[in-house]
Amino acid sequence: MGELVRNALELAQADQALPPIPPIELRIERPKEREHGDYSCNVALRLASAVRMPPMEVASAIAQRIMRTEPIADVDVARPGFINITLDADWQRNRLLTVIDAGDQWGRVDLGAGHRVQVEFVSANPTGPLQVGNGRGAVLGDALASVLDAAGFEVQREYYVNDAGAQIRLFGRTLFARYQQQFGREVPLPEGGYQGAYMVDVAGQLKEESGDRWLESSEDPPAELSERGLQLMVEQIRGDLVMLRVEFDHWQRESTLYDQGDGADSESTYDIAMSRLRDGSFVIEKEGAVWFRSDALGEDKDNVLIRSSGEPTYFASDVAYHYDKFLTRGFDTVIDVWGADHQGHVARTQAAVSAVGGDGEALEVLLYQLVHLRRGDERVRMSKRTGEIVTLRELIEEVGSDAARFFMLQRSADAQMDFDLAAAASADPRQNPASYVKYAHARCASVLRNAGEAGLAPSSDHLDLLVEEQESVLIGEILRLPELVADMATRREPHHLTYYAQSLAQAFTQFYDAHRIVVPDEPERSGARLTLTCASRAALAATLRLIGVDAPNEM
RNA sequence: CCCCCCGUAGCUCAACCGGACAGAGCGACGGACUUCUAAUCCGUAGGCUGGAGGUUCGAGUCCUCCCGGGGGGACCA
Repeated sequence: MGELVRNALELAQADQALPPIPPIELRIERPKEREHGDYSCNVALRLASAVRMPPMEVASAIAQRIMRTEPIADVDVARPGFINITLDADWQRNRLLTVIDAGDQWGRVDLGAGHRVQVEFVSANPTGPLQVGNGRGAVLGDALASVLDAAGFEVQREYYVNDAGAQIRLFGRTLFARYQQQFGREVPLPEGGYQGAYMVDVAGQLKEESGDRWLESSEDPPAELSERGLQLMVEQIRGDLVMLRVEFDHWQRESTLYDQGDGADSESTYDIAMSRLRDGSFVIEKEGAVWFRSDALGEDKDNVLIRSSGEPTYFASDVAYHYDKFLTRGFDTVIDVWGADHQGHVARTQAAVSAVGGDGEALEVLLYQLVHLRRGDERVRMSKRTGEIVTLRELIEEVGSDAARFFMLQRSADAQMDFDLAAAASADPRQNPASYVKYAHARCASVLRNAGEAGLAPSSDHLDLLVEEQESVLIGEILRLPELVADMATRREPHHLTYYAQSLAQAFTQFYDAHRIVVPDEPERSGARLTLTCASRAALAATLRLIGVDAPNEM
């Protein structure tokens, strides 16, 4: 589409209808008003002052030269200077067959061209169960990955398991104490240890599995106990995420960054990354610690890599980890999905990527804001003390994974959100948009079943009978999914999916409400409308698949 | 003190990286069921887009300042 306008623009210059102008970025939009055509372009308005001509004249000079080939039925110029393009109705109707063919894969585009993208998300410390907020990151990351995949990128979903460092040692020591308590010993929890009851459960599980195996250990904590406890926590986290229909391609353990490898002189990823920083003169020693010279890369202050105790910071691990992502594993783009409370780490991590020899701009960080829970008008305080909802699992148990995903995805990442448990828990489509969309899909399926029983089937022979207002609106909605996918992938904004889903479902429901689809006396019209129903179902299924919500055939 | 995000209908939020008349859902009010699923649809009311300037053909969107809410600014993660 943009190509056509660009050609027309160049042609206009060649014809000397327009003076020579520098290249300009062309943007094609879908106008809000249907009277403005299927696509519109504002290039004439933006060019007008540069070429010193009235916008309307510029617009018509270009519009006249747009090729009236296949999909384009009409080009006209509107008021201030917009060029509006209308697609051929027959061409659009025939596209429905492509949609039906694609099924729930409808919407795929080849924007990514096999570009390798990693989306790393959740990555919560395995020292406790996932919280509600982690759910937002999970849904956001997963939907973004799905969108990128649909847009033709080669996507990997990764969870980074922080299984090294002080927090994990504390986890092990807490677990050891709980374990000993299982045998009736009076052992206090370590200072600042994990208070949660889940630690008691894990300890109980260890006792069941291995008996008193570590009871007399002189290690604190026993390495095996710690490791096994960690495995159990990771399994629990994985289970919570499966409930939310989020599955990862790869679980990357932090500790492997420190593995030396087999060869005598082989180095760990961490060692290599640190040498890279040293070689590039990005480190400085002061106050007994080793610092990353962020100021050399435009940051306002330096950051500690290795504490005076000799222990690497979390940031040092992150440097090694991102070295691994870019330089070892060779991703073209890495998208980290972080909570807004990590916002301060973005610039330094990007600087570190550049410092170890990668491209800092290829690391994108998607920050999402906090989630507040609400039940109707009442605010739900997420605290253990009040016994209210805290964990992701509790949330899913109350509202179900479909509503959880749909609601979490409804807001753009950089807006804080209120999650209304009452609305999400309702199966009533009037309260719950997720149900409304699912219901539309179920209704498509139901209509198609009834048609079969009435001896009617979808047919493409008389698609030209699809002339009603509701029919062309619906066709337009169905056909715009691929562009939406491309747009969401480019902007890293999967939340548009939920709005599209609702307007698509609404367009189908309005069509269904206004016209009978199955009319035995009119097999030709029925055939055409059933084709439209089939395509609607495919588009709904494709959208729900991207959101990660079930598309039921009956409700 | 500095940095980041947000402020849009009574409520929760959209608005395609400057476009055409700022849109949905819920809530409120009023209509439509001899049904292919009324779990739906239609209509009405509701807005100085926090405030003040600026940039330009054109601003919810960009710039400056102010107000308000949230999050950061550690040899914590």
